[in-house]
Amino acid sequence: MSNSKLYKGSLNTIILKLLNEQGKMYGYEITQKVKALTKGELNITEGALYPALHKLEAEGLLDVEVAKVDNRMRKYYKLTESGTKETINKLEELAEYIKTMQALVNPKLA
Amino acid sequence: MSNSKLYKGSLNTIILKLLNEQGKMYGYEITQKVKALTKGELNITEGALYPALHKLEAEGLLDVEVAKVDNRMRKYYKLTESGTKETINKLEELAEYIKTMQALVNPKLA
DNA sequence: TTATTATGCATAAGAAAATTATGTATATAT
DNA sequence: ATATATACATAATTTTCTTATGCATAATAA
Repeated sequence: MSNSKLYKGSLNTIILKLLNEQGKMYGYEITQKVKALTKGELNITEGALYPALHKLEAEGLLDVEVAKVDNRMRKYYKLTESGTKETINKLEELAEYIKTMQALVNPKLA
Repeated sequence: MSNSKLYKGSLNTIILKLLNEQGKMYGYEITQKVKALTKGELNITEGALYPALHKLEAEGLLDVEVAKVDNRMRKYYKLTESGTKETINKLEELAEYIKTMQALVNPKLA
């Protein structure tokens, strides 16, 4: 994912936010989108992504729709209603995390 | 540590930065300092902290000094030279992480 | 034309980092 | 006397990730 361990725990937030923004996406598309948006800094591995998608689906945050394009399978994911709510939560948590870490790391500005 | 999973992977950064700032600290003191600086938002658990301190020491990033105050043991930790270098790295990684996540979450501002 | 790269899914074994639950011990406040 | 605060430690378990596979089709390069 990255040499930095800080990304641990961020994958669900990234997935949910992208789906919230893009409407629906399939797994491989998510990896490419993340690579592009971060200019190569962040590479989501398949071993992390697919289990995460399955878990979010099992939790009822995502819906799946299978499609066949150019004779290849794609599984499109989109947010459920509770997935949309959870996206809001995750983004708030991210903002809070950043604020808290800045308070720890740069106490004069906090 | 927090209801948010985002803090996973941030503990070493927090420890190193506090020691860099405070000179030397003991474990319990670190938990209290973090609680105070984050206004209760972040509570470092002992099960996470002590193994982390031992690992940083084993890696040569921290030096230990045992003291007895009021008949109670304290283990003061301070940065070694390579610990100071690693602190710089960790802080750069944190800045990079925040930048990258903002690019993902708020692409218009990135 | 054959090998590699890209696209697209999936899972299993192992490592890393945390949580949760204990355990020991002293000091202080109720 | 009991609970809370101070101060350390570790073990079992869980979560999340990496690394290594595996299958399959399409496109490109040698």
